[in-house]
Amino acid sequence: MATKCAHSEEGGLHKAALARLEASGLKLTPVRRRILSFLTRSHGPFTIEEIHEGLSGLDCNLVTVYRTLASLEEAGLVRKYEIGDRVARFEYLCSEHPHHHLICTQCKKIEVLDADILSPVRKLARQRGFVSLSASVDIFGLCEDCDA
Amino acid sequence: MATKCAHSEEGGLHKAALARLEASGLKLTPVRRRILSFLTRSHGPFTIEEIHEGLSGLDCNLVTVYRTLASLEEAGLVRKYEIGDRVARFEYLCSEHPHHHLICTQCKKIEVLDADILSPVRKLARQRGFVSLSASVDIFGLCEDCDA
DNA sequence: TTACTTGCAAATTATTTGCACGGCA
DNA sequence: TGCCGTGCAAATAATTTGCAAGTAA
Repeated sequence: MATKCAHSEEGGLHKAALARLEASGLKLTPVRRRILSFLTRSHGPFTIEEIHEGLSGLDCNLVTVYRTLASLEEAGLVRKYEIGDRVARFEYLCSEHPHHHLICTQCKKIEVLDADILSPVRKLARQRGFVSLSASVDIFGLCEDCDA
Repeated sequence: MATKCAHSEEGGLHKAALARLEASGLKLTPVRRRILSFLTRSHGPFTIEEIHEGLSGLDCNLVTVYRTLASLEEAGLVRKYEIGDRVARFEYLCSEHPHHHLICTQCKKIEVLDADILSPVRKLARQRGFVSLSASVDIFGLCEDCDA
């Protein structure tokens, strides 16, 4: 289910993330290191809970995960999604990897769809005066398992 | 800010909505009548709070609005969105009116973008085994006012 | 050192649920 | 009449905040 970023090998992605973190003025703490490592290693949106559990070995308060993700989002390293169940999900932003999401409305599984169909819409948006655009295409439906 | 459905005049849209409501087995109560009237009159996603306030004159409990919207969603007359601020928004579903959303990340204003760029992605999704698809394209950015 | 981070506990906020009453079919 | 819809109060659950202690630069 986890999808790698096709354009960098994992370690490189993590190193780049740390560099971006430092460049944004945030301190390099163990928690941030581990969270970024988790997010760059396993691509795809994860809940706070999942990220927290993914920090194997590192004992870290749940609140800290919330705050860390908020900082990372503000720094532009991470993107927040809400897919309709009131639980926020976060994904590492890798500009070289345009993709969309295929969301099962029943089991909440999220698959990544490698495609970029947004260029025309971005253009329309700019014509309407919108700037600093980031966009998401989310396809909701039932996955094969849940449809059975 | 409110955008009309280009394919029906307002009264007709409301009548069609009532017919759909009845067809789904739900009773025609004053609250549901008014909520559907509000949603078909002013197109675009609204929060529960906004819908509640939009029921001018009709005294109705907030919880009832929650439950009504839940019923309407289940009946397929209404679609629920979450745009990242943990507040659900609802929009009347009019199948003849494919469109997307332009969301200002600062003031949360939502503009409607008449366009349909989803056909190719729907096809990809079906190839992956997803069925009962519904999709949304959301463009996040700063609107002209907030960018100033 | 010094401001930024973190942990813990408590507060907040949107949303949901239980139960009793009232109204549509 | 009988089930569905509604109001009211209380419960949930995710997320946020205050404050004191710890740590990276």
